[in-house]
Amino acid sequence: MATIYDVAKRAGVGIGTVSRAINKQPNLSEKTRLKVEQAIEELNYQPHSMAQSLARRRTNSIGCIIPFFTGYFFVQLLAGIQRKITQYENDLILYSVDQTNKKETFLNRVLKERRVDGILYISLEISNEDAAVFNQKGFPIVLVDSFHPDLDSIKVDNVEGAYLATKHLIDLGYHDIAMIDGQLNSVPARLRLEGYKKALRDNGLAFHDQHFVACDFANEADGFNKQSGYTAMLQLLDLSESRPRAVFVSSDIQAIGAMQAVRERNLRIPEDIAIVGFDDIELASYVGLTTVKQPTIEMGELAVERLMSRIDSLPDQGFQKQLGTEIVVRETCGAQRNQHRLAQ
Amino acid sequence: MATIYDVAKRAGVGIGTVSRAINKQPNLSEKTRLKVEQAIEELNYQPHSMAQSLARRRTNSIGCIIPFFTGYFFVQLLAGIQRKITQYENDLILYSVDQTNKKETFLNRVLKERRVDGILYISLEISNEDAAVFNQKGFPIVLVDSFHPDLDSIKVDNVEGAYLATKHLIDLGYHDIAMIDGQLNSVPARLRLEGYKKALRDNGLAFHDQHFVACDFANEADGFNKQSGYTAMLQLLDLSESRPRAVFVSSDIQAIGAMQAVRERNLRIPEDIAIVGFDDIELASYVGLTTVKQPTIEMGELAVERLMSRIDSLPDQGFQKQLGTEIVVRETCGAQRNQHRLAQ
DNA sequence: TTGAAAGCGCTAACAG
DNA sequence: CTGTTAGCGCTTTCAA
Repeated sequence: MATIYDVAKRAGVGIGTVSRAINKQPNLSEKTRLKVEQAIEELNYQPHSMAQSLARRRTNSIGCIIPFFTGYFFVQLLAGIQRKITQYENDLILYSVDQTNKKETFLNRVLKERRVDGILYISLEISNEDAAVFNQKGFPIVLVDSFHPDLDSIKVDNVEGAYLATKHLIDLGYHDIAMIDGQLNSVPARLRLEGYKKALRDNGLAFHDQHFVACDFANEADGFNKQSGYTAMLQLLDLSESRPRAVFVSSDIQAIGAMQAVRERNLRIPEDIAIVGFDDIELASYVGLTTVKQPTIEMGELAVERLMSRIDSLPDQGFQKQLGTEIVVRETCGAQRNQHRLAQ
Repeated sequence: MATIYDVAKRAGVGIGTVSRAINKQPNLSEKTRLKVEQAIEELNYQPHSMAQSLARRRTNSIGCIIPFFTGYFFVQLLAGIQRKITQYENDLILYSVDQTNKKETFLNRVLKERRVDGILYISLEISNEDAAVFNQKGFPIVLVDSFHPDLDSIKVDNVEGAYLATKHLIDLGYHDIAMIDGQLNSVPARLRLEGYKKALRDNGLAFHDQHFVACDFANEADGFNKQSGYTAMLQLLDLSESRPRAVFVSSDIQAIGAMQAVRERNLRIPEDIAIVGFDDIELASYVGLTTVKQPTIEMGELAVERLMSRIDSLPDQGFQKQLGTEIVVRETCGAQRNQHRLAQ
């Protein structure tokens, strides 16, 4: 495989000149540039990325630490991230963690092995200690769908989103509205709970413990999955007499599991029980799920842009963006009962 | 940041010794090993991966070239791949291509920049020229859900799967069975068409041009998506008189779009039109779609295993694995009409 | 066993 | 403008 020396020899110049040509530096006569380019062409030469990385102290790749992504939300996020990273001609290295402890491993590895120039930290909570380490080392990181006061972050306004969802149900006339949430150790889960409670409070409705179920069932990851939603809904349905007439579910995928539970109990949506989800994944439109839309792809793209500017310039100032949400009304909330037959 | 020199100095040994300790080489006295390990500990040292890569000529990361993955099939595949790669303590670099031409770019980059030790080439067709290049350079590659006679590959038996699906419909008594396929320039699409035709032929049924629609509508990627399925089904439904009573759809996600079209025309599934999909993505069970199951996760894992063994040992012999499929009978085919009310 | 030295292939000062 | 040289941080002979 041709090296920079081969090119230099063939072009009859020094390796420094070749390097300059490769990196499109300005101080090079047109003539030599041409010579070098031709030699490169003839030798079918391509710089060795690892050697470049070592010399430049730049890997040109960014790491993405993400919860084990079986979730559709992550797929969309990754789509946005991927696209943007490609635009920057960088590589995307995926680290998906399944258990909380492994997260630490990745962090450490990424930080000390210097495999990446920066990291996108997705939907995962970061400890104060870790945050401090990043800050102190000045290692570029941006949190996505997560938050820490000392780090860059971009996320949706979860409180607002949950508020919107709950309020929508309230406006529709429901007053016994339950909530199915993800695991409470997840940031978005806590925030959505907050929004839910706030909406209840603002409208003179009481929060009932039995009408709130956090999906922290054993070995079901972060609770944001179909199975958890199913289990949680069953639990709500088992309340029988005091069963809620509406429920705000903290993610679409859980909502879909929940809908399945409702159907199995031979109840109708929304007649017997109305449902509003969160995320607006592609699936939601198919099943007619009313939900809160987050600009997922855009979020991924923005995150990459921010990370990139942090990587090649000094950290200027904090960046903590919060994107707006909007409610997408479909059939499961009972708002358009007569417009479409429901998927049941 | 501590380097190997710092460690050596602190431990009072040469850098070669430190290197040996790091790499757990056998010829080292227990005493010095301990000394070195302690120094490493004290300095919180971690070898620089890029430097290692350069010296070792090994990146410890594998590249994954994948069609722009908005598809659920890819998510599952990636899940398997990711898991296995982590087990090998390697990194996964994701290259997702959207247009055919960009695929070439990635191939070239990967091959010549030597960013990865091997590549997983997913659901994409590879030209004879490219295949020859890989073979000649001995660059490790395994095709997943794709095939080339000269390269390692692992995929499902698409012909068999399509055959199974079609045969199932035939056994149910349907004789005018249409097919909705992906874009014909995709390998699986062509294979599935073959299986479909074979099943018809074997059962004395004729193939009708008008009952076959390949999703090569403008700007809809590879056709394996919901929108394409929707459009295709509409086309079939517009046949009115000669409308088929059953259709085999070449992917679940298309099938879901197709089902939507059927519902919008106020027709029932399976009473008016039966549907069988392909893939068995998670979604399929939710909508009650009868489909052909491929062992997606397993496929990803096997692919990584094979790639790894190709990377650290010489190419022994060809590896062209074909995994079996099975049909998962749910409601859309009309086989269990009375078991469950249909999602309609 | 272990240390020293020679790369791995490139970038980036530093002269000229 | 351009060639030379000294690293980047490690692995790996080669001697000792």
